[in-house]
Amino acid sequence: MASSTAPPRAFIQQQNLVEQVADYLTQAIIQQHFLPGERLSEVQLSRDLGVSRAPVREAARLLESRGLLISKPRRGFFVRALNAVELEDVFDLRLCFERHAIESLAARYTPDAQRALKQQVEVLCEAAAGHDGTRRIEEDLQFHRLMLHYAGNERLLRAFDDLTHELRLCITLITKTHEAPDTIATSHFMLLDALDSGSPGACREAIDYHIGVARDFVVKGVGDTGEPNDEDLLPR
Amino acid sequence: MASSTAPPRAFIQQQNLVEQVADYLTQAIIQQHFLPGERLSEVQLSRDLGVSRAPVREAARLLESRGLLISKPRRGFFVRALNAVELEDVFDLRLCFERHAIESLAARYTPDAQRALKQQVEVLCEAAAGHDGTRRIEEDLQFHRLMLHYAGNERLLRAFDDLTHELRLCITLITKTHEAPDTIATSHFMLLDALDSGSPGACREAIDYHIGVARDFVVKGVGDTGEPNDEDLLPR
DNA sequence: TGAGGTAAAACTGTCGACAGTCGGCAGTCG
DNA sequence: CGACTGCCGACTGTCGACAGTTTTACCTCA
Repeated sequence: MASSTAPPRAFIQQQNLVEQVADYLTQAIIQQHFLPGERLSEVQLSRDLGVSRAPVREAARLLESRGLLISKPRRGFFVRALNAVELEDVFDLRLCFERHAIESLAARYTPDAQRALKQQVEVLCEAAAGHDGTRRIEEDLQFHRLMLHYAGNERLLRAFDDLTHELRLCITLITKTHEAPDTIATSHFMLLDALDSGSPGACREAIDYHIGVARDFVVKGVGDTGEPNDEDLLPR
Repeated sequence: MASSTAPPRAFIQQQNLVEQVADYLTQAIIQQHFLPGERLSEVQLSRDLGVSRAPVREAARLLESRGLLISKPRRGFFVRALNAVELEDVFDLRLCFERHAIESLAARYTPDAQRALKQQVEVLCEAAAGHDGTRRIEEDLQFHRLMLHYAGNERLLRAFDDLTHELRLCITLITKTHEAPDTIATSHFMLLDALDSGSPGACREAIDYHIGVARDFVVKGVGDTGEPNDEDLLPR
């Protein structure tokens, strides 16, 4: 196999309109430009974005599969509104994922993974010191994403990514609560310590505590603000 | 409210074309009408089904989100081909789900759930005695679906349903292997016994054994037939 | 003033069509 | 004889349009 010239595959491939619209919608929803429960008009969106309705529809279906939108037949797409129960389920599933991941990771904890996770915690601490709440959340999620990555199950990582999309639905609730930078650092270093110890029990205890704290923060936020909590459940 | 003529709403509501096409494609893929790796032509599908390309495209995107198809830009949709590693990941994730579910279920095991699960095992045993391999698989999956249902996390159940769609990709591998009806019955009664005992440790042990057996069956099947195992990974 | 019914407006579901792009094939050159 | 290049067909990505349905606004009547 001749290596010859190995052009670094400059994949400057133009994104699909569908992906562009999906990205736009995702950001707009996360930044609360569209409020939970709000209806999205296909025609208005296509007018605003200067595209036809086909890419908008396909992008909306993509976001529906990610749990950011729900579609009602003949009614259109609505921004997903998580009630308290659904939010509990999301955190319970996150606990499910991360318990499994940290256990797998502990059994195959390479210096590479250790280095990457430690570095990400430092990045996170730096972000926590600043005032950009959104960036703090993203760096936090990135740490957990790294954990799942090094756990070695690509399918698990994909499921986790889907779940975080839903988590971002109530991201404003989290960004509002200003957790102390010390607390964040400690909470994550505990995970690293547990991984270093290699003890499954310690890992599970650490991740249970970690997710529990995060859940309490968000659930408390929902309770304070009074969640949308509409009656309509998932269509399927 | 004039009842007057009652006949309207005879046939509930006609499914969307998108859903119909999605169901058709799902069945066609599961029944190996379309082989793994095969390319699906939008125009040909729309001709065959007598619909336009828009519903076909949206249905294909739906199946892509379920892991049954993968799309390559400017190339179209291809039937997902699971290689050995991806299959291992699927079973590992299934173990992740079911460990969590059985633990939750053990903590809230109602007579209602007990009755439903026991009845489903009987249905499964009946199916196992027959020669319809597909039905046996479906009843088996239905048992596990019930377990997750009574575990009380709707979001977890949805994630599991997504996963089973991928599992059905290699359903022929499972239907080929004729597990003895006794083995199937024993394997499931072990789960019921563990739940009855209420011990988390027993539950975990039982589910680990159960999923391990299923995985070995499928992985062996892949090894025997020589899986597609192409080089192209997930596009994203 | 409020309730009920009707008509218009807006929207979704679906369709056919056009342009740009990709893969394959033939022709050409070394 | 093998490799490269240009062309051709087929297909995807995207668009505008039409039909049926839902929502809304208005108008009438008690």
